Amino acid sequence: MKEINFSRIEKKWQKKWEEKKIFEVSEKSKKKKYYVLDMFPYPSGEGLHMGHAFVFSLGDIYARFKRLQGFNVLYPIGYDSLGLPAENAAIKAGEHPADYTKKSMKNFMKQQKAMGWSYDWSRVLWSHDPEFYKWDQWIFLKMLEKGIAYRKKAPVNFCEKCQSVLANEQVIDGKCWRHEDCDVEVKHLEQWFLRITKYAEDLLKGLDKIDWPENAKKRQRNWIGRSEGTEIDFEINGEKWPVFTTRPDTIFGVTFVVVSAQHNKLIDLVTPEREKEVQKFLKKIKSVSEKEMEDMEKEGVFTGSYATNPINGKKVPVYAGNFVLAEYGSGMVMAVPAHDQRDFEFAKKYGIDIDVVIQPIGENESYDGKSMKEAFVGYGKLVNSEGFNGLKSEEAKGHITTALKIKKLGREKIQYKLRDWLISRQRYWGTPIPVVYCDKCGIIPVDEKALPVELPKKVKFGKGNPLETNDKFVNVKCPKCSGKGRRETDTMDTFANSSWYYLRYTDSGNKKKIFDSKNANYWCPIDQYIGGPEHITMHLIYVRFYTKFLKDLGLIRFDEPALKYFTQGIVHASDGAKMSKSKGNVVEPLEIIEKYGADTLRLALVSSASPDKDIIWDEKIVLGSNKFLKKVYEYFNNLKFGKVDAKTESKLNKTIKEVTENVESFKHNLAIIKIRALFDSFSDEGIDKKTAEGFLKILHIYCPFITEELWEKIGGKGFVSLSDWPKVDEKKIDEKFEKAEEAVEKTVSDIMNILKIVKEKNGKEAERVYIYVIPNEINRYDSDELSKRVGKSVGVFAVNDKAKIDPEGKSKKAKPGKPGIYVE
RNA sequence: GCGGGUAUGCCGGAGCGGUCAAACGGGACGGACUCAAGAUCCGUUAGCUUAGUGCUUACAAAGGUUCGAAUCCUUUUACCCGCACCA
Repeated sequence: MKEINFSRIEKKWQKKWEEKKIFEVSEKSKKKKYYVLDMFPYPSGEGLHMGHAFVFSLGDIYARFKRLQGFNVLYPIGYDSLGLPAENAAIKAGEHPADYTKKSMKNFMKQQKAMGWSYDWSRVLWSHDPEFYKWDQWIFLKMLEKGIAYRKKAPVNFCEKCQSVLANEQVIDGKCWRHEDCDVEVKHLEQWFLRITKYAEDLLKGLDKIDWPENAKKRQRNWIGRSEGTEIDFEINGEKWPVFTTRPDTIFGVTFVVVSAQHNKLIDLVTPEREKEVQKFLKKIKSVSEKEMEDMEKEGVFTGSYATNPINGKKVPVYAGNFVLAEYGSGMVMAVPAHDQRDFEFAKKYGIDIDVVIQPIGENESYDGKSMKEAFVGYGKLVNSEGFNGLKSEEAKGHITTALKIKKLGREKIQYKLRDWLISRQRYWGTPIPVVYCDKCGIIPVDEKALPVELPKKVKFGKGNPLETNDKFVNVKCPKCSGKGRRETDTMDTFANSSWYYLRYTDSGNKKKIFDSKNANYWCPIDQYIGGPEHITMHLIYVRFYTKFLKDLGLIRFDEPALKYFTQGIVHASDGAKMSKSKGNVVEPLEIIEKYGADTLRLALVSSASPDKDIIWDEKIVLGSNKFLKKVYEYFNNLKFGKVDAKTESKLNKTIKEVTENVESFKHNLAIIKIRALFDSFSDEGIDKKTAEGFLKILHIYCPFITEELWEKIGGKGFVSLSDWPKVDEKKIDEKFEKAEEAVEKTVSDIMNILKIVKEKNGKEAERVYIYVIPNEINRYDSDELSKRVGKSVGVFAVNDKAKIDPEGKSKKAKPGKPGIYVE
């Protein structure tokens, strides 16, 4: 077989598509819209990796599919070019992030075109463009106005390597999400936050109306972490201190109260005589990282104060403890050692009373605080709880809450695990936060008209935030009083950009507005979003939050960004580990393209397994795809149109039907098997034009280059890229052809079996084969084909053929669908 | 600790109550073609048995539901992933 010059074909069609701008779309189309989106990539200097090749191919396949189905498909691309990774990479390369990013993007574009992805390049955007991040700043100002953005001092996660604070979502196992070897430290700093918690309930409820994988929804629900409980006021030194509990039924068992060691009002609780002890304890805690904290034993120190239990007036000691989160609930808990394992351990350690107030129902055993080995955390019957004795836990919760409500010392409360989003980063390569600090006026937002606050190019990289090294940037007039002001030098978390970029695509050139609502409402929400599992609790929470906020602003009509979401698997290296440069196991898409062609790579990536599963890269997976495409090319290249035959028509229609369903549900592995089977059934005598076109169309979504080339070759009109998805003609699907085919297969295997047995018996091979077929099935069996399959000369006779050769009368064994066989 | 997932033949991987010794690809083996190699084509690839048949053992392990299980349920084991002192 002649080598096929894939590279020539690819370049040719890349150029044609680009020249004719065939993937550019407009809102004016009469077709129904469809918005397909892959998450926009961070343009790393290393170019595309296999994971990119995989996800974006999935997006492109789907976009092409919908386009052929007659939708007005928006399939845009952009670059998440702002952010820490770019800054760090640039510093390492000794370049300015702006230059570095520009180069990286160029490289990315080249490779993306090489992959054949059908983007509307006219809408391309990059987040380091001031015309883009201007709107980041604009949204921020709106959030400030609405009280969604705010500043507070809080214990925050700090990564030494990033030299910056991190969001809660960016801390993984106590480590920085970018630096697996860097423990995150807890620091107390004043920072900017976005009040995502205000949308906690909406974020939870919205999940019910979107078509996302159940797993993704569960993880988000888990992350939002709604729990219903009671907020109870404990009085300490004449002041009310609320605590949150999901177990108000255990309130009579409270023997102490613990306030978080990170609580900002902790000092108010400490009595003078305990101050030294408490300070010692705090110092000890401070020196441990968050990671170590997790493995640490529960520890605490008595503050010297006592809290009054509102239900019975009992006074209990107040401790400061390392196991209470300052950021959850009120940063303080009521401790019931008999019925909570952490409280139990703490009480044991410090010799605090353990009062049992719940006894299990239906068990002989009853608990006693002194002899307990661990806390009884289950539900049961109340004891030692005054008027509530005998109630079941479930009932008692309500009754006790009501009793507290009457005293105005308690109330029902819904608590979420979700924290407000910390967006300040002490780094250069991000969207500047548009505020100015003025000694007189305080925190003053930059005027909308003065946006964007541009990142100055001249900064010095080194220790600390590079932005502070540019005096012109830092020292500005106060927008309010025109006095001396100091500009905020923190920049925004990179996830701010990705939280609304999908909207900008709908009107990317707009210089006056963030986007035209008409355009956004036309294209959005995204019909099919595609991305990795790692984004479920970061980007996908944030983008939903921004969408809800922008809806509240009245800019858009919908409150969920993506109706459908597909999570693709991760591409692992051949050693099973993640592909990474340091491990030296990276395979670059470009290498494979050069060797086998882009179509081969695209086909291979989605046919090796179901795309929602992780795949282990192995060059072998490319081999089969490559062979197949060569055969296809060869076949069509030499194709002379033949006649339509009912069998092929049936097969074609059936294949189209099945492939359509498979593509719709991202089961490309199965779709491709069917496409291959269809091809295998094509006769050497050629196929008719309609069949040829149908085949090329369905293959096209996977292999756009070669199919364009062959489309042209067989005289197709225009581009296949802009043709139409073949319609299924159910009437043409006839199962009898399948049955006939199966019968032939069975006959072949029967013959092979007999040949084998005969060889074993006689010690030598038979030379000829005769089969005897029921007369009306005679057309199913072709002598030449059978001979080829079996590797022997096969004679085909009808059972009633007088001239048949049948020395052993085997023709009598023939049945419908099962010919008699004789070998000699 | 909580939550999610996965376990299939030499390998990757379909299958999700009967039509399953199990799609498809890769590998291996045998054959055709060739002077030869490659490519291509055909076949074989659990075991025994048999002129195209039948049987046995099989889908991590053990139980169960069912007329019937790779497929459903329970328990166990192993691996992967997410969350994690959330009161």
